[in-house]
Amino acid sequence: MTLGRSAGGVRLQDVADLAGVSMKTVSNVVHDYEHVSEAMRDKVQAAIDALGYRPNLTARRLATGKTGMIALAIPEIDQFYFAELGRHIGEEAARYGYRILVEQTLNDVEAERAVIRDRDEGLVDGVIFQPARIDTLEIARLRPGTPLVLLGEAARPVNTDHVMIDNTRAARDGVEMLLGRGRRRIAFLATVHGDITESTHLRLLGYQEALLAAGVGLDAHLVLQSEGFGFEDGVRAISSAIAAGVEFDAVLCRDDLFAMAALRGLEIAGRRVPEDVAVLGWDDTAVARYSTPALSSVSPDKQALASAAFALLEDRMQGYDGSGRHEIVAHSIIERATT
Amino acid sequence: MTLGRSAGGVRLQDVADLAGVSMKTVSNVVHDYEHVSEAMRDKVQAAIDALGYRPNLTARRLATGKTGMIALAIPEIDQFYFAELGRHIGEEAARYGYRILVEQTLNDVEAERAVIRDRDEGLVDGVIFQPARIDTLEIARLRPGTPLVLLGEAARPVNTDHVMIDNTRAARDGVEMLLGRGRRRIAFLATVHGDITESTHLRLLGYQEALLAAGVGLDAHLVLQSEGFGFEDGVRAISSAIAAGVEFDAVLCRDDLFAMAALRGLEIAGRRVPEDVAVLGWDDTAVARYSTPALSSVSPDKQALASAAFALLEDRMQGYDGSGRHEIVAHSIIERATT
DNA sequence: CTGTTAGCGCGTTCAG
DNA sequence: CTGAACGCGCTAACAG
Repeated sequence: MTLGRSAGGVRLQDVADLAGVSMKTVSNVVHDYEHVSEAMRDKVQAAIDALGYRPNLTARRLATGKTGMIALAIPEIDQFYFAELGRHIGEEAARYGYRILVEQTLNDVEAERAVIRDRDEGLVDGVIFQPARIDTLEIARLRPGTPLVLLGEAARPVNTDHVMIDNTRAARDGVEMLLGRGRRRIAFLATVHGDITESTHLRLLGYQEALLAAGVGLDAHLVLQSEGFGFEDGVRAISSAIAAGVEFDAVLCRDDLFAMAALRGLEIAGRRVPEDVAVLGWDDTAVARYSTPALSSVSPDKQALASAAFALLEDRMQGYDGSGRHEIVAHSIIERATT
Repeated sequence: MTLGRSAGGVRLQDVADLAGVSMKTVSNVVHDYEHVSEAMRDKVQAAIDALGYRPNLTARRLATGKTGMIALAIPEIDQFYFAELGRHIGEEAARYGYRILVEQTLNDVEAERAVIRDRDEGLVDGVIFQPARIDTLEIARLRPGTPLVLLGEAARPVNTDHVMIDNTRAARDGVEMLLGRGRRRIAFLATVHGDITESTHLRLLGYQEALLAAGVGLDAHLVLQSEGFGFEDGVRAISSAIAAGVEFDAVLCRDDLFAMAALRGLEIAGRRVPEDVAVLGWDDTAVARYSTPALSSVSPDKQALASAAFALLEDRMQGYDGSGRHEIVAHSIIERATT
């Protein structure tokens, strides 16, 4: 078995032999080095074509120390938000000439630690990581290795770059929109049992700020509680609130999935959307457009998020080694049929 | 700049020096080689921990010829079906100890050709590829390099492995279910202008077979036409059929997206689902569960698909070099609220 | 049970 | 403008 040979099994040396030149010369034409005579270039190119030579990327990597790959570490690729983020990051990567290695952490602490560990194995040139379980402090404590950019809420300022939207502000904007439409009893769906991330809290905070600023009192009953992150959990949360007699005329949801759950729960309870209850989702994923009625949603600028993350990462890969930067990307409220 | 050194910058040799042993011994403990004395193992492990040694995977690759990565080439990671497939493939990969490199072809011919080309660069040990644009014949013509498994419909038997569901049979099953529920005027949403893949045709074929077998005549007007693959295209297709006075009491959709579009179009037209019209989606993606009413859908066993693909690939990576194998995975009809 | 050594394929000095 | 030689870090024969 010819270990280490790429599929073609053709090496630089083979091309050099056929063309009757040295490896360096072949390398020169492969890399479009300027100072190569026309005749030489043609001869070498002919040999390359004849043999179907493809440079072995692994060898090139070992020699250059650059892998041309960046890791995207996210909880689950099949969650709408992450899938869309993945798409944008992938496109951005293609633009910069990088490939994307997707690591699904599946909300597992060990898998998240492994992501950090991978940085030290020279597997990738950089990593874009949205942590869900491990503390940002733990990340900061680890030996600084390959460039890293964090996505989502950094619990506290850390010594690594990260990009996010202003969750509190976005929640406030969402609630203000709802208030502007005349809604007064706005529920929040939902705080999730065992949620250790910061984002729900930040959103809840913005929700409360907007209500207070508008002189609408807070009602603890309007902050719904969910046992988990799943669709069914969301449905149960809103259904039991309704069953318990909680009255509301709007629901701000922590993500589009819960918004879909709200739609379902309201349908079951015979409430009309948006006549009786307005529903505002979060993330503005594709499902918001496809749902009937089409879902209004708080929309983080995912494209901007992806390009900001990549720009930060690229900067570090180019050698920047300063302290952690903190980037906030824009959001907007997309109104569709549910508000 | 210390090119090629992994982030830690500590090499096998460094560990060996510190522990006062040879590289081979260090290598042995790194690989959990059995015949190493306890004392030696502890001493080496201590050195590894002290230095924070991490093996450089690129170097290992060059030496072994195995990259430990497989490429998943799909059109768009943010399409529900592919995102879910990605998740399963990723889990399967983790089980086998491989990492997944995601290549989005974005339905671009050149990007698809590049996927095939990458095989020859030793970038990955194998590729799982769902082509959307290039002909399977073109794939077959290319030099056989790294193991390849195709997903989806292979237009004709080719000399590479592939796994798919029986589209025709699944469509027949779907229509039979609808017939069993008393529906007689079943529409198909939709044939798409410019679609070069085989799958819609196969599904349409099954649809027709079931209708004929049941003695229900075919009506060309019931085969709807769409200008494109998008949600809006689907809505337009069904809306114009309704506007044109086409009568139907059920719709078999080519994917869940079109099923969502059908729900929207029917809502606009004031038709009730499922009372007036039953809707059957395809792919059974998450959106089917989240939609209200919850969508019935033809459900390919994605888990089985992923594991079959991986098994085939693994087999080839282990050296199998026979002719192309053709695997069919199960499907089922999941009934929810729209039928 | 442990040490030595020759590659893996390419990039890149440094001479010519 | 071209060629020879060494190194990237690790693996796996082959000795010992």
